[in-house]
Amino acid sequence: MPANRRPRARAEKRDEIVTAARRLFVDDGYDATALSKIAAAAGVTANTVYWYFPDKDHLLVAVLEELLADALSRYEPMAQRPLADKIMFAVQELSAMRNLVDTVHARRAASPAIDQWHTGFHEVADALTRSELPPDDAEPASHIIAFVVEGLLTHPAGETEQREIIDLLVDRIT
Amino acid sequence: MPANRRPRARAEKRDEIVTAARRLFVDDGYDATALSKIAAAAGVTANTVYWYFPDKDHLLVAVLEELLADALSRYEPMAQRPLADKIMFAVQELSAMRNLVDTVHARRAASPAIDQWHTGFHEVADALTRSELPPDDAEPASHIIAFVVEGLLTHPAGETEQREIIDLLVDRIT
DNA sequence: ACCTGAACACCGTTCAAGT
DNA sequence: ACCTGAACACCGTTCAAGT
Repeated sequence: MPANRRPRARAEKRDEIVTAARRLFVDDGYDATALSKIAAAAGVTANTVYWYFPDKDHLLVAVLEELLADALSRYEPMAQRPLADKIMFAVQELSAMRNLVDTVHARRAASPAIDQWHTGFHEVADALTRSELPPDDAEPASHIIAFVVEGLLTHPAGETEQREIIDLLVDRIT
Repeated sequence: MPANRRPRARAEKRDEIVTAARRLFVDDGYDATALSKIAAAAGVTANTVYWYFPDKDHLLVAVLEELLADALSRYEPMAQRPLADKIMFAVQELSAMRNLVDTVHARRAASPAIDQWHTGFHEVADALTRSELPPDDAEPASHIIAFVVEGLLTHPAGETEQREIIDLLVDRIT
């Protein structure tokens, strides 16, 4: 029996696991989601997950990649809007990751895979803001924007308060 | 035998546990520190800790209170310096909490005690910055400062890069 | 009041065994 | 190649028992 008889089936099963993990991670958070729950939701046993992912952290990375890709795919219409709208959009779009931001930071030291995703994420974020910033301050300014976006994700505020913060930030920083 | 024969001894034992927990939490992080390690460092068994604290989260709160009190006690000489110096000082002083910032955010949903400490912390931080800010923007501006401080704690940068970010922030926001 | 040994329920992960 | 049942080492927490 050949090794790769149904490569399609493997990808599909993997997707089912990622989809289940995504829903549970986003809704309940990483720590509160036991691998056995994810496995049950995907119709397998807990240890089967290890045939598709080396560990729970790599499964989180797969989920983060999906979430980020989804957010970016919806970003295009924003390309022409002012920076404040882009940041507002980013905060709303990334709010699905809200429960996971702290987990990513917390597990960075323990998991090279998560550390790597985190670095890549900030590179993408940096690239998106930097082009809109005065070249002289682009470096520190882009960091400030990233910190505020993360802060707004971690400390959910009302819509108007959020706008106030972003408007002030963009007004002063650009 | 009276119930409170040696109230002093109880406080001392409690302190030993907090001191051990503080060192381990700061050095290794909350998740990586098993209660049994703390207990061993304090010369007791793991379950004995539960006679002094209702759970691991409350022990973390006790540690956070110590760290914050220490930082504030060193803050006085800063009172007359410019805002940028104060923020720089805050980041350096709170860097002992670096490993715990994400834990506090992550466990806020699960632990009312941690949530409460977190709220109090931001009230203190807000009060310290707000007086230095133009009253019109004080609310959003103080949030931006808090977000940048947290961002610098979570994403350690070089000393000069850090200064660049803080200087730009203070220059623009005040 | 204070502390312990033993147990409980749960976790991520490993492994030998099946197909 | 893919999946499982059973086990492992570990965790926070509880509890009956000692002093």
